[in-house]
Amino acid sequence: MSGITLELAARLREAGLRPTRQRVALARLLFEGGPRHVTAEGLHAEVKAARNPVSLATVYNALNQFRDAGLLREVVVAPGRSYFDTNTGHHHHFFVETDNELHDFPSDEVTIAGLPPPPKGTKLSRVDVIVRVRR
Amino acid sequence: MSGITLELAARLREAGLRPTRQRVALARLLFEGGPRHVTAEGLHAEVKAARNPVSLATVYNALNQFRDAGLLREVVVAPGRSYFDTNTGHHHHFFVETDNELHDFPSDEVTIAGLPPPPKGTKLSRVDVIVRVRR
DNA sequence: TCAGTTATTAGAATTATTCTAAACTACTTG
DNA sequence: CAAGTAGTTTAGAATAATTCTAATAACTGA
Repeated sequence: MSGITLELAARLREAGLRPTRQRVALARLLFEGGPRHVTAEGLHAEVKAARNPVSLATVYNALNQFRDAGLLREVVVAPGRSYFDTNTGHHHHFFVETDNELHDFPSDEVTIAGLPPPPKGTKLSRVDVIVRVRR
Repeated sequence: MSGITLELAARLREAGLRPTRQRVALARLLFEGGPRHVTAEGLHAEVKAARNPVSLATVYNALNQFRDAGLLREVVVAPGRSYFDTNTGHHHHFFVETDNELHDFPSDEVTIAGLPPPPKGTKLSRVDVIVRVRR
Protein backbone atom coordinates (compact mmCIF):
# COMPACT_ATOMS: atom_id res chain seq x y z
CA MET A 1 0.00 0.00 0.00
CA SER A 2 1.21 3.47 -0.81
CA GLY A 3 1.75 6.14 1.81
CA ILE A 4 -1.34 7.99 0.69
CA THR A 5 -3.44 4.91 1.03
CA LEU A 6 -2.11 4.29 4.53
CA GLU A 7 -3.04 7.81 5.45
CA LEU A 8 -6.58 7.29 4.20
CA ALA A 9 -6.78 3.96 6.00
CA ALA A 10 -5.79 5.67 9.23
CA ARG A 11 -8.41 8.33 8.65
CA LEU A 12 -11.09 5.70 8.17
CA ARG A 13 -9.98 3.83 11.24
CA GLU A 14 -10.17 6.99 13.30
CA ALA A 15 -13.72 7.39 12.08
CA GLY A 16 -14.49 3.92 13.38
CA LEU A 17 -14.63 2.35 9.94
CA ARG A 18 -12.60 -0.62 8.79
CA PRO A 19 -10.41 0.39 5.90
CA THR A 20 -11.69 -2.22 3.50
CA ARG A 21 -10.58 -2.34 -0.09
CA GLN A 22 -13.85 -0.78 -1.22
CA ARG A 23 -13.89 2.04 1.30
CA VAL A 24 -10.29 2.90 0.59
CA ALA A 25 -10.96 2.96 -3.16
CA LEU A 26 -13.87 5.34 -2.60
CA ALA A 27 -11.91 7.47 -0.15
CA ARG A 28 -9.10 7.86 -2.68
CA LEU A 29 -11.51 9.17 -5.28
CA LEU A 30 -13.09 11.47 -2.75
CA PHE A 31 -10.18 12.79 -0.76
CA GLU A 32 -7.14 12.74 -2.99
CA GLY A 33 -7.06 15.90 -5.00
CA GLY A 34 -9.10 19.01 -4.35
CA PRO A 35 -12.51 19.29 -2.75
CA ARG A 36 -15.42 18.00 -4.78
CA HIS A 37 -19.12 17.30 -4.98
CA VAL A 38 -20.30 13.84 -5.94
CA THR A 39 -23.54 11.94 -6.32
CA ALA A 40 -23.79 8.25 -5.46
CA GLU A 41 -24.34 7.36 -9.10
CA GLY A 42 -21.43 9.50 -10.22
CA LEU A 43 -19.04 8.00 -7.71
CA HIS A 44 -20.21 4.52 -8.64
CA ALA A 45 -19.40 5.25 -12.28
CA GLU A 46 -15.96 6.45 -11.23
CA VAL A 47 -14.94 3.35 -9.29
CA LYS A 48 -16.17 1.25 -12.14
CA ALA A 49 -14.09 3.27 -14.58
CA ALA A 50 -11.08 2.91 -12.27
CA ARG A 51 -11.51 -0.88 -12.57
CA ASN A 52 -12.12 -1.12 -8.87
CA PRO A 53 -15.62 -2.51 -8.93
CA VAL A 54 -17.71 -1.61 -5.91
CA SER A 55 -21.43 -2.28 -5.82
CA LEU A 56 -23.85 0.61 -5.81
CA ALA A 57 -25.17 -0.48 -2.42
CA THR A 58 -21.68 -0.22 -1.00
CA VAL A 59 -21.26 3.24 -2.49
CA TYR A 60 -24.44 4.33 -0.73
CA ASN A 61 -23.38 2.67 2.51
CA ALA A 62 -19.95 4.26 2.40
CA LEU A 63 -21.26 7.72 1.57
CA ASN A 64 -23.72 7.53 4.44
CA GLN A 65 -21.06 6.27 6.82
CA PHE A 66 -18.57 8.91 5.73
CA ARG A 67 -21.20 11.56 6.21
CA ASP A 68 -22.15 10.24 9.65
CA ALA A 69 -18.48 10.21 10.58
CA GLY A 70 -18.13 13.84 9.54
CA LEU A 71 -15.87 13.10 6.58
CA LEU A 72 -18.50 14.35 4.15
CA ARG A 73 -21.38 16.74 4.18
CA GLU A 74 -24.62 16.11 2.35
CA VAL A 75 -26.29 18.89 0.40
CA VAL A 76 -29.83 18.40 -0.86
CA VAL A 77 -30.71 20.80 -3.61
CA ALA A 78 -33.80 19.37 -5.27
CA PRO A 79 -36.11 16.40 -4.75
CA GLY A 80 -34.05 13.35 -5.60
CA ARG A 81 -30.82 15.29 -6.02
CA SER A 82 -28.36 15.13 -3.22
CA TYR A 83 -24.66 15.77 -3.38
CA PHE A 84 -21.91 14.76 -1.04
CA ASP A 85 -19.36 17.48 -0.45
CA THR A 86 -15.83 16.60 0.61
CA ASN A 87 -15.43 20.08 2.01
CA THR A 88 -16.67 19.76 5.56
CA GLY A 89 -15.46 23.19 6.60
CA HIS A 90 -17.66 26.19 7.12
CA HIS A 91 -18.96 27.30 3.74
CA HIS A 92 -22.09 27.69 1.66
CA HIS A 93 -23.31 26.86 -1.85
CA PHE A 94 -24.33 28.21 -5.17
CA PHE A 95 -26.70 25.97 -7.02
CA VAL A 96 -27.17 26.59 -10.73
CA GLU A 97 -30.73 25.35 -11.16
CA THR A 98 -30.62 25.33 -14.92
CA ASP A 99 -27.84 22.79 -15.12
CA ASN A 100 -27.66 21.15 -11.72
CA GLU A 101 -24.25 22.48 -10.82
CA LEU A 102 -23.17 22.98 -7.27
CA HIS A 103 -20.33 25.31 -6.27
CA ASP A 104 -18.86 26.14 -2.91
CA PHE A 105 -18.25 29.57 -1.67
CA PRO A 106 -16.38 30.42 1.50
CA SER A 107 -18.42 31.67 4.41
CA ASP A 108 -15.63 33.94 5.62
CA GLU A 109 -17.17 37.05 4.25
CA VAL A 110 -20.75 35.99 4.70
CA THR A 111 -22.41 37.00 7.90
CA ILE A 112 -25.89 36.08 8.94
CA ALA A 113 -27.33 38.24 11.63
CA GLY A 114 -30.62 38.19 13.47
CA LEU A 115 -31.38 34.48 13.33
CA PRO A 116 -34.10 33.65 15.81
CA PRO A 117 -33.21 31.21 18.61
CA PRO A 118 -33.86 27.51 17.91
CA PRO A 119 -37.34 26.31 18.88
CA LYS A 120 -37.60 25.35 22.54
CA GLY A 121 -36.08 21.97 23.30
CA THR A 122 -33.87 21.92 20.21
CA LYS A 123 -30.26 22.72 19.64
CA LEU A 124 -28.63 24.10 16.55
CA SER A 125 -27.21 21.54 14.19
CA ARG A 126 -26.18 23.58 11.16
CA VAL A 127 -27.17 26.53 9.02
CA ASP A 128 -27.39 25.83 5.31
CA VAL A 129 -27.37 28.68 2.86
CA ILE A 130 -28.10 27.80 -0.74
CA VAL A 131 -27.94 30.61 -3.25
CA ARG A 132 -29.99 29.51 -6.24
CA VAL A 133 -29.15 31.01 -9.60
CA ARG A 134 -30.20 30.38 -13.19
CA ARG A 135 -28.28 30.65 -16.42
CA MET B 1 -70.00 28.04 -5.45
CA SER B 2 -69.27 29.99 -2.32
CA GLY B 3 -67.61 33.38 -2.33
CA ILE B 4 -64.39 31.94 -1.07
CA THR B 5 -64.35 29.39 -3.83
CA LEU B 6 -64.92 32.07 -6.42
CA GLU B 7 -61.98 33.97 -5.03
CA LEU B 8 -59.78 30.91 -5.31
CA ALA B 9 -61.04 30.25 -8.82
CA ALA B 10 -60.10 33.79 -9.80
CA ARG B 11 -56.68 33.33 -8.29
CA LEU B 12 -56.12 30.16 -10.29
CA ARG B 13 -57.32 31.79 -13.47
CA GLU B 14 -54.93 34.68 -12.93
CA ALA B 15 -52.14 32.12 -12.64
CA GLY B 16 -53.17 30.74 -16.01
CA LEU B 17 -54.74 27.61 -14.56
CA ARG B 18 -58.26 26.43 -15.18
CA PRO B 19 -60.18 26.32 -11.94
CA THR B 20 -61.15 22.70 -12.19
CA ARG B 21 -62.96 20.91 -9.39
CA GLN B 22 -59.75 19.17 -8.35
CA ARG B 23 -57.56 22.22 -8.37
CA VAL B 24 -60.11 24.25 -6.45
CA ALA B 25 -60.45 21.47 -3.87
CA LEU B 26 -56.69 21.43 -3.40
CA ALA B 27 -56.45 25.22 -3.35
CA ARG B 28 -59.08 25.35 -0.59
CA LEU B 29 -57.05 23.01 1.57
CA LEU B 30 -53.91 24.96 0.86
CA PHE B 31 -55.01 28.56 0.95
CA GLU B 32 -57.99 28.80 3.25
CA GLY B 33 -56.72 29.18 6.78
CA GLY B 34 -53.23 30.09 7.83
CA PRO B 35 -49.99 29.35 6.04
CA ARG B 36 -48.89 25.75 6.00
CA HIS B 37 -46.40 23.17 4.83
CA VAL B 38 -47.61 20.09 3.00
CA THR B 39 -46.20 17.06 1.28
CA ALA B 40 -47.85 15.55 -1.80
CA GLU B 41 -48.79 12.42 0.13
CA GLY B 42 -50.18 14.44 3.01
CA LEU B 43 -52.30 16.62 0.79
CA HIS B 44 -53.55 13.57 -1.07
CA ALA B 45 -54.65 12.04 2.22
CA GLU B 46 -56.47 15.27 3.07
CA VAL B 47 -58.53 15.49 -0.11
CA LYS B 48 -59.43 11.87 0.31
CA ALA B 49 -60.53 12.50 3.89
CA ALA B 50 -62.57 15.49 2.68
CA ARG B 51 -64.41 13.09 0.33
CA ASN B 52 -63.16 15.01 -2.64
CA PRO B 53 -61.19 12.30 -4.32
CA VAL B 54 -58.30 13.54 -6.43
CA SER B 55 -55.70 11.17 -7.79
CA LEU B 56 -52.16 11.32 -6.51
CA ALA B 57 -50.90 12.20 -10.00
CA THR B 58 -53.20 15.21 -10.03
CA VAL B 59 -51.96 16.27 -6.61
CA TYR B 60 -48.41 16.20 -7.93
CA ASN B 61 -49.41 18.03 -11.11
CA ALA B 62 -51.27 20.69 -9.18
CA LEU B 63 -48.50 21.23 -6.65
CA ASN B 64 -45.95 21.61 -9.42
CA GLN B 65 -48.20 23.98 -11.35
CA PHE B 66 -48.97 26.04 -8.25
CA ARG B 67 -45.27 26.24 -7.52
CA ASP B 68 -44.44 27.25 -11.08
CA ALA B 69 -47.14 29.89 -10.92
CA GLY B 70 -45.65 31.31 -7.73
CA LEU B 71 -48.56 30.27 -5.54
CA LEU B 72 -46.36 27.87 -3.57
CA ARG B 73 -42.74 27.52 -2.74
CA GLU B 74 -40.95 24.20 -2.57
CA VAL B 75 -38.53 23.48 0.24
CA VAL B 76 -36.29 20.44 0.03
CA VAL B 77 -34.88 19.44 3.37
CA ALA B 78 -33.64 15.89 2.96
CA PRO B 79 -33.36 13.34 0.18
CA GLY B 80 -36.89 12.34 -0.67
CA ARG B 81 -38.49 14.92 1.59
CA SER B 82 -39.85 18.00 -0.01
CA TYR B 83 -42.48 20.31 1.37
CA PHE B 84 -44.66 22.84 -0.34
CA ASP B 85 -45.01 26.06 1.57
CA THR B 86 -48.06 28.26 1.09
CA ASN B 87 -46.10 31.18 2.40
CA THR B 88 -44.45 32.63 -0.69
CA GLY B 89 -43.25 35.76 1.06
CA HIS B 90 -39.71 36.42 2.09
CA HIS B 91 -38.86 34.11 4.95
CA HIS B 92 -36.65 31.23 5.99
CA HIS B 93 -36.98 27.86 7.72
CA PHE B 94 -36.19 25.86 10.76
CA PHE B 95 -36.00 22.16 10.10
CA VAL B 96 -36.15 19.84 13.10
CA GLU B 97 -34.13 16.93 11.78
CA THR B 98 -35.11 14.56 14.53
CA ASP B 99 -38.79 14.66 13.71
CA ASN B 100 -39.04 16.09 10.21
CA GLU B 101 -40.80 19.26 11.23
CA LEU B 102 -40.54 22.41 9.20
CA HIS B 103 -41.24 25.87 10.63
CA ASP B 104 -41.18 29.29 9.07
CA PHE B 105 -39.45 32.22 10.52
CA PRO B 106 -39.68 35.74 9.18
CA SER B 107 -36.68 37.12 7.40
CA ASP B 108 -37.36 40.65 8.61
CA GLU B 109 -34.72 40.52 11.26
CA VAL B 110 -32.35 38.26 9.38
CA THR B 111 -29.71 39.93 7.31
CA ILE B 112 -27.22 38.17 5.14
CA ALA B 113 -24.23 40.23 4.23
CA GLY B 114 -21.21 39.55 2.08
CA LEU B 115 -22.72 37.07 -0.36
CA PRO B 116 -20.43 36.72 -3.36
CA PRO B 117 -21.85 37.73 -6.75
CA PRO B 118 -23.56 34.98 -8.78
CA PRO B 119 -21.23 33.04 -11.08
CA LYS B 120 -20.70 34.74 -14.42
CA GLY B 121 -23.62 34.31 -16.78
CA THR B 122 -26.14 33.51 -14.06
CA LYS B 123 -28.70 35.59 -12.28
CA LEU B 124 -29.95 35.26 -8.74
CA SER B 125 -33.07 33.19 -8.32
CA ARG B 126 -33.45 32.88 -4.57
CA VAL B 127 -31.51 32.51 -1.35
CA ASP B 128 -32.61 29.64 0.86
CA VAL B 129 -31.60 29.56 4.49
CA ILE B 130 -32.37 26.38 6.38
CA VAL B 131 -31.52 26.32 10.04
CA ARG B 132 -31.21 22.69 11.03
CA VAL B 133 -31.84 21.77 14.65
CA ARG B 134 -32.21 18.54 16.61
CA ARG B 135 -34.32 17.69 19.58
C1' DT C 1 -74.24 23.42 -28.04
C1' DC C 2 -70.11 22.00 -30.28
C1' DA C 3 -65.42 21.64 -31.27
C1' DG C 4 -61.12 21.91 -29.58
C1' DT C 5 -58.01 22.26 -26.16
C1' DT C 6 -56.66 21.12 -21.57
C1' DA C 7 -57.04 18.29 -17.35
C1' DT C 8 -57.70 13.98 -14.84
C1' DT C 9 -57.04 9.30 -13.98
C1' DA C 10 -55.31 4.52 -12.91
C1' DG C 11 -51.73 2.16 -13.37
C1' DA C 12 -47.22 1.43 -15.29
C1' DA C 13 -42.60 3.34 -15.45
C1' DT C 14 -38.68 5.72 -13.61
C1' DT C 15 -35.42 7.18 -10.27
C1' DA C 16 -33.12 7.30 -6.02
C1' DT C 17 -32.27 4.80 -2.16
C1' DT C 18 -32.51 1.04 1.27
C1' DC C 19 -33.04 -3.74 2.56
C1' DT C 20 -32.01 -8.81 2.63
C1' DA C 21 -29.59 -12.77 3.27
C1' DA C 22 -25.70 -15.17 1.73
C1' DA C 23 -20.76 -14.95 0.83
C1' DC C 24 -16.62 -12.73 2.15
C1' DT C 25 -12.81 -10.30 4.65
C1' DA C 26 -10.40 -7.70 8.18
C1' DC C 27 -9.17 -7.67 12.86
C1' DT C 28 -8.39 -10.43 17.21
C1' DT C 29 -7.06 -14.04 20.35
C1' DG C 30 -4.82 -18.06 21.41
C1' DC D 1 -0.29 -17.40 12.30
C1' DA D 2 -4.61 -20.21 12.27
C1' DA D 3 -9.01 -20.02 13.36
C1' DG D 4 -13.10 -17.50 15.13
C1' DT D 5 -16.09 -13.72 14.82
C1' DA D 6 -17.88 -9.57 13.98
C1' DG D 7 -18.22 -6.32 10.53
C1' DT D 8 -18.62 -5.76 5.18
C1' DT D 9 -19.88 -6.52 0.59
C1' DT D 10 -22.86 -8.04 -2.87
C1' DA D 11 -26.67 -8.82 -6.31
C1' DG D 12 -30.94 -8.39 -6.58
C1' DA D 13 -35.34 -7.50 -4.55
C1' DA D 14 -37.96 -4.04 -2.15
C1' DT D 15 -39.49 0.59 -1.09
C1' DA D 16 -40.52 5.35 -1.77
C1' DA D 17 -41.20 9.42 -4.22
C1' DT D 18 -42.32 11.18 -8.43
C1' DT D 19 -43.34 11.25 -13.39
C1' DC D 20 -45.21 9.27 -17.55
C1' DT D 21 -48.83 7.20 -20.62
C1' DA D 22 -52.73 6.97 -23.10
C1' DA D 23 -57.54 6.75 -22.57
C1' DT D 24 -61.46 9.42 -20.70
C1' DA D 25 -63.61 13.56 -19.03
C1' DA D 26 -64.36 18.41 -18.44
C1' DC D 27 -63.79 23.36 -19.31
C1' DT D 28 -63.99 27.30 -22.64
C1' DG D 29 -64.88 30.30 -26.45
C1' DA D 30 -67.55 30.81 -30.45
